[in-house]
Amino acid sequence: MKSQKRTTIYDIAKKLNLNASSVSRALNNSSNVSEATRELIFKTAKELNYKQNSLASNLRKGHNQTIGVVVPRINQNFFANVIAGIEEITYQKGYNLIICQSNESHAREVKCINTLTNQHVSCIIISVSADFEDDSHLKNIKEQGIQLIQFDRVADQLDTLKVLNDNEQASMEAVTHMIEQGYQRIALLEGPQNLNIFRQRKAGYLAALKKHGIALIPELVMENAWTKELGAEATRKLLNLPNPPDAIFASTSDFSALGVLEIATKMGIRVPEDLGICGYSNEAFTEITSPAITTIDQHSVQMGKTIAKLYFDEAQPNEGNPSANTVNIQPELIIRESTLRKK
Amino acid sequence: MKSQKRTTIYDIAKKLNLNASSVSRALNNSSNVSEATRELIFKTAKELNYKQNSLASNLRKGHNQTIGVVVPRINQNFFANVIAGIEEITYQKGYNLIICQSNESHAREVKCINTLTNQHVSCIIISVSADFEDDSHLKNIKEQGIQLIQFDRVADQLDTLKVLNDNEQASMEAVTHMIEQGYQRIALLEGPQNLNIFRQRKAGYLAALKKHGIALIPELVMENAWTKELGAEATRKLLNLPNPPDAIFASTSDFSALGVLEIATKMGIRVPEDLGICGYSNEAFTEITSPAITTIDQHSVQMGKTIAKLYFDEAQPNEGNPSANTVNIQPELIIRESTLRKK
DNA sequence: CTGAAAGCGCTTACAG
DNA sequence: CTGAAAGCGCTTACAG
Repeated sequence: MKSQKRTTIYDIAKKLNLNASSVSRALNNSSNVSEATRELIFKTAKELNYKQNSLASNLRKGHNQTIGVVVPRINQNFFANVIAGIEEITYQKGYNLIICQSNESHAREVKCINTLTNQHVSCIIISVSADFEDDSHLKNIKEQGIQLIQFDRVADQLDTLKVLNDNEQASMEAVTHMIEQGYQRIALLEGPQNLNIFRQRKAGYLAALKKHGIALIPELVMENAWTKELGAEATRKLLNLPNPPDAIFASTSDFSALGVLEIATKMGIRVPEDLGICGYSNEAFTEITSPAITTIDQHSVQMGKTIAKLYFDEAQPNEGNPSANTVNIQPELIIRESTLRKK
Repeated sequence: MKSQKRTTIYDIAKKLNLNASSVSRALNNSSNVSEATRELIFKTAKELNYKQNSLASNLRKGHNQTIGVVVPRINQNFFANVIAGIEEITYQKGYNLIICQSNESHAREVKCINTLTNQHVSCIIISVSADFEDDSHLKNIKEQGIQLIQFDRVADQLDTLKVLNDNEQASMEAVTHMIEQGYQRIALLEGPQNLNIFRQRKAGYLAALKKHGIALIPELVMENAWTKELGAEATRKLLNLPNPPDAIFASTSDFSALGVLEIATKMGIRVPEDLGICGYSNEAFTEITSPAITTIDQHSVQMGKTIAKLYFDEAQPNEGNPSANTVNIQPELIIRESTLRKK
């Protein structure tokens, strides 16, 4: 934790009997330096193992080539992939990424935002925590000259750039697919309704039912079933109903879908014959369960790239969209055995 | 990408007819400020929406509460978990994390290191890329006053703090377990031998054979089988040998173990009766394949925490260890059906 | 307890 | 093409 004297442009200047400004110009490849001195300066810089101090440089230039990212968890497939996508682009641009995890806690999210605004990052990219209630911590970010981009889980009311999956469309497709496979009583495992994504997925479910003239059966909608354990618990209740469902749309995640599959298997219920199952996110394991689970791919790496490109003005928000500051990433329904009743 | 005028301590000072130094002292909770002015300053700071400029503060203080992390890929379970663990600790300490991914490319890794040294981070945490050959880019980091901590995949020769899994011990346990289950011809899928971790895993395999007086059969050792596809390919070759193995230790990853399982299933070979399989890493899916796969848990989140604690002097390198700058994280053999031949 | 000044390491108009 | 000076926004000895 100790620090040490490092060579500065003054050290180079002194050694060459030059002024620091010339050294700076040379190292920044400004035009106003003679070839001879430029070479000398580079040579000496190398000799003295000079490294620019970005802190000083950024302070002077009045900007900070750094972007902050706040996610609920780094080690969750979806977020890890989005971050990887963002990094891919920002790296090319010479920008750095500061990563914070809110651990699904709003209080901690507020602190993360504070750290990042203190750092004077040029952009904050955020997906809000599960206990999201209030967007006031995001409100004066822009006034500080910091760009704000929300993705996936967003504060709807806030007028910022947003990159979203079309959750409603994807859910509608998934449920429609199940209806077309002949499932009649499709249950929904829903997530916390304070999060836009879970509201949208529910909306897609309702829209699909409506479109096909199927009445909603309230007892088939299970609240807060967004982990494997909660998914399993909800499933047990559902399958013990006098009139149980013949399919379950685990709109919260593939993990809850896995909970569904495990309970069904345990109870000797055949999938997909007696029970159809659809998850959400296309986690790696959905491909290798037996049967393999139908799910929705969110194109998360691409999503990350789009977010970063948006910042660098290399992607544009949707034109003609009701909310013109939004980019919709089209998710993809991945049909597998767990919903394929008709061969 | 535009920036805007932000309030500084001078704005606060001017408004209160104070000197900037008093404002700075107050905001930093230094003792030498009267309660009255302190309160005034905090109130005004809030009114003017003041945010400290960490760039200036760090430049002046001569340090940077930032730690850089370089990993091959962010969106790989093991690394995502290690990063999550690191972040957990650094967050508590008020440090920021700058994340870079080398994408398994040495050239890009060198660039990442340069960015981080320019940033004057106080510590660099790295796991080297797959095409690691040369550690010269890591050599003069310390001389710049930057702490260097290597983990998992490390440059052996370099005298730095290291946090490692005891790959050799874990592999030896795994192979020993297979031998005790009655497997006689145990094949090894090995990874690139320029990486320490794969050399160690192989060493563990060899040690276990030796300990039990089993001769090494060279044709059962398959090089470079470190993806699902390569694992599958190697398995096909192995199982088509005149004298095929009765077990396969996929020391490279659970993904290659999955490749093994898929080929075995396809060829109608029973696991674990005719073929034992052991993977490495305890990926989530190993629990839900059928049969579930025996594997090794690397305690990756804990590993991340240990790395960060090491930096903050809250963890100590092993005493009495041949290399006293190393912390060994004890991995854990997770025994599941895929190797349980004796019930 | 408060102020005035110097300096962290750079960049950038302004002269010449 | 090169130099001298000012300033980015802070912090911190040094006075008083």
